[in-house]
Amino acid sequence: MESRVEEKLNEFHRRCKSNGLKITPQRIAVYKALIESFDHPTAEEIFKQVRKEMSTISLDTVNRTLQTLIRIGAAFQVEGSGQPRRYDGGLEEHQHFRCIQCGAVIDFHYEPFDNILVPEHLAGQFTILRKSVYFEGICNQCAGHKQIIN
Amino acid sequence: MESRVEEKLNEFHRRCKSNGLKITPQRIAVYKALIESFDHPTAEEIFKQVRKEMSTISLDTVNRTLQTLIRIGAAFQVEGSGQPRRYDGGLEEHQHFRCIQCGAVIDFHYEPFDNILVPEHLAGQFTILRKSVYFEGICNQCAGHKQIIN
DNA sequence: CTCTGTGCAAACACTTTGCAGCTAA
DNA sequence: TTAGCTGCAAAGTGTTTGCACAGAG
Repeated sequence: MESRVEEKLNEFHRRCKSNGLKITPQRIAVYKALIESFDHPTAEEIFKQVRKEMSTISLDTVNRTLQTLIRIGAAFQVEGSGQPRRYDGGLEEHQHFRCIQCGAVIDFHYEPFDNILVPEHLAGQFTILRKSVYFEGICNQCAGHKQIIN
Repeated sequence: MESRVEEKLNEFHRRCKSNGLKITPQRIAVYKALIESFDHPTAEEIFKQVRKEMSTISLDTVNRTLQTLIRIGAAFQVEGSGQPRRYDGGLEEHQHFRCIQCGAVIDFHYEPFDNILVPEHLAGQFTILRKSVYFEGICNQCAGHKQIIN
């Protein structure tokens, strides 16, 4: 339980080294705050958390560190958050693919995704208004000639 | 093909009336631009589009109109867009539920969702880096206060 | 010692708000 | 006529950038 975090921190240490990044107290603190938070914090929330222990840290550093963590694969960004709002005329049943490079959201439709079942244990906890399958990746325009099939 | 838009506009007309909203040229123009756009435009993109025909419209009106459309159910907001960025330490395989009222993102895990298949026709079009099931709704904390009626 | 990382402040992007005049009903 | 809508401008929130100093390696 406690060792889980230890383990993660060690892995993080290795990951920084292999990416040529320095291990700074700020980076460790931000990473620790992130993996210890039970929900999905904003930069502001992490900033407040870290500042309890390290009163001199700045919000910019938190923002920059989070970007760095994403770049080395130590953190992820929750789907679509932090992008300008995008709208949907609701013409047809469909799902969304978002290009993480240009930000475009492109529809696709795959019938089996139209009726996703809500797991029973969630039905009691939340009022679910919308269920969707959401893919992220690189669109062909951005990919240029490179084509990677996953 | 052309009548599809006509039909939608009529329905929109009805929907405005039944919600006690006035039918203004701006509203029609914004709605039309939205349903005619093939991807998922931002307010700015709709603004540019509408301005070609109606040079006096303001970006605020577009923003406000889009909110109105959402309120009466004539448009939707693409999952999670327009929220401050949220981060994820990537500890375990999981899916996300987002409360549209307080913005919290809460994890849940339902094994059948762990390995969603990418439909074949997409594999050629995009490089898919992330596949997820995403639910939106009202969390229990927020449910106490208000209830959204559609 | 060197060069990356940090803190600060200013700039930037997107959205929201207050207000006065305009217009659909 | 009049409540609701629009355009404008200013303010608010979240993120990014430029720079000089500090600290990890």
